[in-house]
Amino acid sequence: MPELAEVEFFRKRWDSGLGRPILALKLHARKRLFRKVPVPELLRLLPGSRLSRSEARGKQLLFRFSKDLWLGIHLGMSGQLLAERPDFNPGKHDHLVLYQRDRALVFRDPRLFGLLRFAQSGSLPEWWAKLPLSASSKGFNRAAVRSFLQRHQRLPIKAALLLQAGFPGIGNWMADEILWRARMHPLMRCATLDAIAVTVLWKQVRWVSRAALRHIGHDFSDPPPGWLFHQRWHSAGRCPIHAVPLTRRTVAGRTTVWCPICQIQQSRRSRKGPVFPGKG
DNA sequence: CATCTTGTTACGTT
DNA sequence: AAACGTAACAAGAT
Repeated sequence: MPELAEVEFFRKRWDSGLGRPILALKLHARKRLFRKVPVPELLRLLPGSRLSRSEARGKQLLFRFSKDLWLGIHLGMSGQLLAERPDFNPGKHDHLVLYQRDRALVFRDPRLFGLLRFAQSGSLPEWWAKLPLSASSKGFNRAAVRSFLQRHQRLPIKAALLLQAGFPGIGNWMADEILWRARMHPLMRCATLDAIAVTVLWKQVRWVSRAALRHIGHDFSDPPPGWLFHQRWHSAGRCPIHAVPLTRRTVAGRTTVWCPICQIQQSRRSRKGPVFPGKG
């Protein structure tokens, strides 16, 4: 489930426990989620520490605790964070539970594609410090997009949008939403984007990211009507502008949906017409 | 029962 | 060396 906006929503759920100590914890240590975690240290150090801060970069989460402790969480395909009652009894898919006096902070992941990390360090852990800033952030600038696309000239633009090193936080549905608004065919090679197209793409990445944060990231509500989002899940989906059936095909190994009228394949196309502004 | 999936990574090839 | 395509990971939904 989680892309940047869902990740942000889950981060805020755990923020209900900020400033409060961890009294106890329960975990399923043998699951592959813990393959990068020094489990004995986690069990020894975390109880008694206080949750002090949290941060997201793309789809990655970092929770800081007192005693220089850091917990990193990647939610994978099916992970989520919950705040439950303090007497919460973990189920089969609840792999990590942090108990506080007034709540239990739960990490749940049925499909086990997530990943946990843990470190004790006076500065940011090295596995966090090297992560790029979110596509919604100010640090995500046009020059970075341009050079990233230049390094992936032969890749279809849809595949490039899914690479977290270049577009941190963008996932499958957001990539389709961005390409639809930028009026770009998902199979366009990165090399064929000219300077104007790079700017258009960059702006739509930022706009879709930030708009998704305002809706999904705020209260998990769907984006407003008019988004491709509402059409892409069902086979009868239609372009919100042209009402024509959407094209549906696997690109870069993922289901990809686009409008055969908005998103034309040739690189030489008129840019006179207004690019869909994305307001609303 | 077969096929699908809002994600990443290991691995082999170009 | 870097970029690229594909299989693999696991389990639930359709």
